Amino acid sequence: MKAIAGKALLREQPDFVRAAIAHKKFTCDIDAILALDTTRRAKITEAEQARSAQKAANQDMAALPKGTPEFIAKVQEMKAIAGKAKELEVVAKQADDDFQQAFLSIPNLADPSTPIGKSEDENEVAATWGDADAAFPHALPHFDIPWFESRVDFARGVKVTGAGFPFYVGEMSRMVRALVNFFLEEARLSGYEEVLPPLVVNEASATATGQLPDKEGQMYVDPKEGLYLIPTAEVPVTNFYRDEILDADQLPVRRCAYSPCFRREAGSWGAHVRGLNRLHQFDKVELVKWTDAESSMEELEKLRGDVEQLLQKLELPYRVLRMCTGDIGFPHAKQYDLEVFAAGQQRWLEVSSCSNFTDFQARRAAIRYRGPDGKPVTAHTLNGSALAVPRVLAAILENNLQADGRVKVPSCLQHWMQQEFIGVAK
RNA sequence: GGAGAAGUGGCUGAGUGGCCGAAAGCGCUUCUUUGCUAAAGAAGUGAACCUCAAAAGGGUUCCAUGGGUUCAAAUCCCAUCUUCUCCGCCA
Repeated sequence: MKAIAGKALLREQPDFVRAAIAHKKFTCDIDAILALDTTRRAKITEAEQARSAQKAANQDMAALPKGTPEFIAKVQEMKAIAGKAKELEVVAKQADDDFQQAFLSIPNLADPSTPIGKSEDENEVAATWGDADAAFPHALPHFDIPWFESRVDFARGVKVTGAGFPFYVGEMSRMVRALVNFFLEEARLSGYEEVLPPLVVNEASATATGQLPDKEGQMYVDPKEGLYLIPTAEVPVTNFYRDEILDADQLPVRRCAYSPCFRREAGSWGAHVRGLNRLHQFDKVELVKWTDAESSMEELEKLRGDVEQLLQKLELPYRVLRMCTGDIGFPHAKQYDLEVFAAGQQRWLEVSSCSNFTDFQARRAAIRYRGPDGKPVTAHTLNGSALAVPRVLAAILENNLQADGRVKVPSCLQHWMQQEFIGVAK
């Protein structure tokens, strides 16, 4: 079923595409796009024939001695031919642009292994780890811990920048750094090569990974330079190989990257997003993979396993959701969300999303590899958070709160923290 | 930020209006030959799109990007981007 993709799939199996899209939460008019494709092809053929005729006439032209009567007569004739060809080319270009733009509005199709469903209520729990029902006798919502605001200073963040840009102070700043180090080191040991990406990207990059044209409202923009603050390291890291053809034997490529992430999250502020639950700027380590067209689903499972390892070492109870067709994103074919249990808030907090985009991003980004016959084949891209710092930190604070009011530092972070507890004893 | 120079295929590098998708060399692939990984010879070797049931074949486009001049542009003009040199500034 996956043998054909992109334009060919649309042309040859429009009903299949239509049905597949109906399961996702996006709509697009397949018939209109097919009509644009038909027009586009007809116009291109017309224009190419005109140009071909012009080139043939041009050959004769080139053979004539300049300035002769024949030459001058020929110039007049050629003017008409060239004008006609140019006109047809303008039409063809327009038809092609119209189609390409419409084509970008088609979401990626869900993989058959993605459960069909309309909303988040139909996501499946693929796995759970740890005991969320265990007694956490001392747990509090992290924002209610008495010393919390002295170590994550929201008020000063508001003064200096605005809501959602806290200062992490002292040992909390070190906790962030410890988590980032832990995540990066684990990723390295799992075979991901570390990169430190640019934190701003251009329009082409944001388009390739799917942030544009849809979600520009979610990014901070510098309109003067046409640059965007990255909402995730996925954007610069995936674009690393944009417009390139890779060797098949270098796949899969696995990369990890730490970066701050900037999200405007316009309109989504309120009572449910207190404390570290949702911020405009946060730290995250991202895993990105480029694979061939055959092994991406297998690599997604490995990716998910790599992320699960982190939560297990942190000893945080979590669950893995297999997101249903109605809840996965526009560019996604398959997606797992990993949620940790925050015992103080008695809530599951999403700390990672592991996704297979199949060839969706790679097609936009023109990331390819040489197939067995030497021809370029569109690659597959995947990514997953490993992990988003603030919510992991929130869960650690809540779940590890001790009777004396301090928080126990997970043993896997000891190496970087060099202390067993943080916070102030009662 | 100011002043200059330059951007050609995987790389080096010819090409200043039509015979140039583009010489040559390198690299790569296949074949031939010599008793080893080396050398020599032969052929081949970019991408996108259109056409075609598919393959073959045919066609169009692409010489940083976008416009323009012209019957005709890698070649002329304009803008932008990038790189290099010098100056300024700065971690």
